[in-house]
Amino acid sequence: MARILITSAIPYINGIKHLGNLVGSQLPADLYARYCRGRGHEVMFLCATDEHGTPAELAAAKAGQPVDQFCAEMHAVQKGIAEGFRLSFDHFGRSSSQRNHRLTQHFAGALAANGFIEEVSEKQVFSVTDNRFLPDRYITGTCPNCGYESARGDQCENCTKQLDPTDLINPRSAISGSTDLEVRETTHLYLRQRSLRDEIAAWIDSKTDWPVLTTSIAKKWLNDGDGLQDRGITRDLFWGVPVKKGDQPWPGMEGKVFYVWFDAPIEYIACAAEWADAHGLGEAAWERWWRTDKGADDVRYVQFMGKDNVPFHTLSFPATIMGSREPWKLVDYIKSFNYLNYDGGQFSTSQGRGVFMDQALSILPADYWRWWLLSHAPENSDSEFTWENFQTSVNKDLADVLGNLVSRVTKFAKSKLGDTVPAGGSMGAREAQLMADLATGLAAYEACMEAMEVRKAAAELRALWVLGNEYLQSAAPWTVVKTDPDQAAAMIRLALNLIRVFAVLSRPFIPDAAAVMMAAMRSDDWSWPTDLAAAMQALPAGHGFDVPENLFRKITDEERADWQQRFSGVRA
RNA sequence: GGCGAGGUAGCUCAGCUGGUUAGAGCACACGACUCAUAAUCGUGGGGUCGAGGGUUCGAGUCCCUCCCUCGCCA
Repeated sequence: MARILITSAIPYINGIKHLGNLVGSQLPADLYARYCRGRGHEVMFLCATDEHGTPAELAAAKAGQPVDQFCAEMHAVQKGIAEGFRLSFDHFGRSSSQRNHRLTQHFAGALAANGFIEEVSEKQVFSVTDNRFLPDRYITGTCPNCGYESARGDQCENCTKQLDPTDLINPRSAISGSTDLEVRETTHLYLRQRSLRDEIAAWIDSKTDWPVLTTSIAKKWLNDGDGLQDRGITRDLFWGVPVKKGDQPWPGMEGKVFYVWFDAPIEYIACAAEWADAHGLGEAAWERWWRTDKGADDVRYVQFMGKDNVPFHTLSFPATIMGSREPWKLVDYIKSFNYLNYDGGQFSTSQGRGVFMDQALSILPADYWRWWLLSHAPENSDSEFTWENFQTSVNKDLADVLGNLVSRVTKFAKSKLGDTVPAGGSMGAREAQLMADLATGLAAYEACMEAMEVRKAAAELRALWVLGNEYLQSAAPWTVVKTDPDQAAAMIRLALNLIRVFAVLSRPFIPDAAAVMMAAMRSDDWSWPTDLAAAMQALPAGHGFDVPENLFRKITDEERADWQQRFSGVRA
């Protein structure tokens, strides 16, 4: 039994995420967490909301709420949706927690003590009307290069030229539209990543088993141009973790907060502390997951994220941990994902294009989405969601192959052989062949899950379900029962046991349907079928069972057409 | 522009360090079965592996050039 720490990239607070976000981090992380638990490992699966930064402030202002109240409400909303998707977090924390405040300040203090923090004075645009410094992208004006009138301060979207806010002609605040801007001097802290470059590079080089998507992005940032750059880790904002050096004031940094990208990954750690607090446990309970000097030596730490998050997880956060010179757990494996596109284009939060998590659940139960998303996870390249594909996958894989298998077995058993697992008959060559095929398929499934090969794991699982149908088709108990009821009983006994085993194996992908299958077999034995022969006899003759409602319904052509229409446009 | 990923059957995708007639699921055709959600099982048709060169006894798999798509550029 191993100990496995799993984190999913933490979703930003300012809205409900779409299916592309879900499949890129939280969902595969949940799949892996559930699988590891199923195998009997000790798992700590953490996620949280990422709550700081300008977008949160602006979203709160737009909603007419104080930012802390806005974040609290949105956190509750996201938590509810996560539960709706059956994401089995051990704790769903908040980056705005006091735990994270203290830990972020602690890391900054440690980094400063080790000489990895530099104070840099720089000029930034200040909006008098808004009474705040403006991030580059919140300043708009006319592009000096192409004349585009809505160019952002960091880059012109029209001609793609990278800009400095002071380059803009007629600059104005994107927040208020005010042109009452001035350039002011301000001091910020920089994390001296350049000093840690070689250390990080050596660490990355040692990770030869990581997905190429992960290492290629990391190496690009390490080696491109002038190499890894120092990074500003503070901002002139109101909403965030106040800058402190440990628990001491930081002279000259009054009124400033840490940059969201500095405190967000630290929340992975703080979240474990929040978990301990929520369960009335002491420091040791969470430190054994995170401190290698306090028990985390044997922990395997796996992170899940979309490719856009890779630089922060391979460089910035490790730099924070390494630079602290404290024995915090570094990530062992980073599973990264490409993007899921929507019906010929991108999912778009701003344009409301595609299906959002709350909408998805309002249409169909979580299992339908979980199955499609995981079996089409964008692992090797970007992949695409289409309603036609969704419809055929759900109908074929879930309703026809698995759902119908459960239905045909239980209904036949009940009508021809009684209300309990039937007795009599014996195992023959066909049954032995089935057991051999199941053992082979199970090994393949496990190998894919261990390797976090999500798509392939889904295909292997489906192949196992198919074995059940193949067996029934060739055994044909509906024919045998007419001449040799005992032999038909043996076949059905095997098939009913197969349903329970499938419940165990399928649970990481489709937890709700798995629960229905298990309940129908009147069992609560979720132990992994390491001993397959024994597992296939877990339900003895005479054991009661129920005929469940159909596990999955089919998506009709009318529904598909309706949804296709409904989600193509702009979300209200 | 630089960098990265990718272009394989109608669709979604597998194809590791180069090696027998290029695979899976769906879709399609035919057949079997009738327990089951008009479900299941079997068989089959279908691809000049983006284009063009090259290395090799042999390349989807390595090298070069070009075309196209997508992403990133703090």
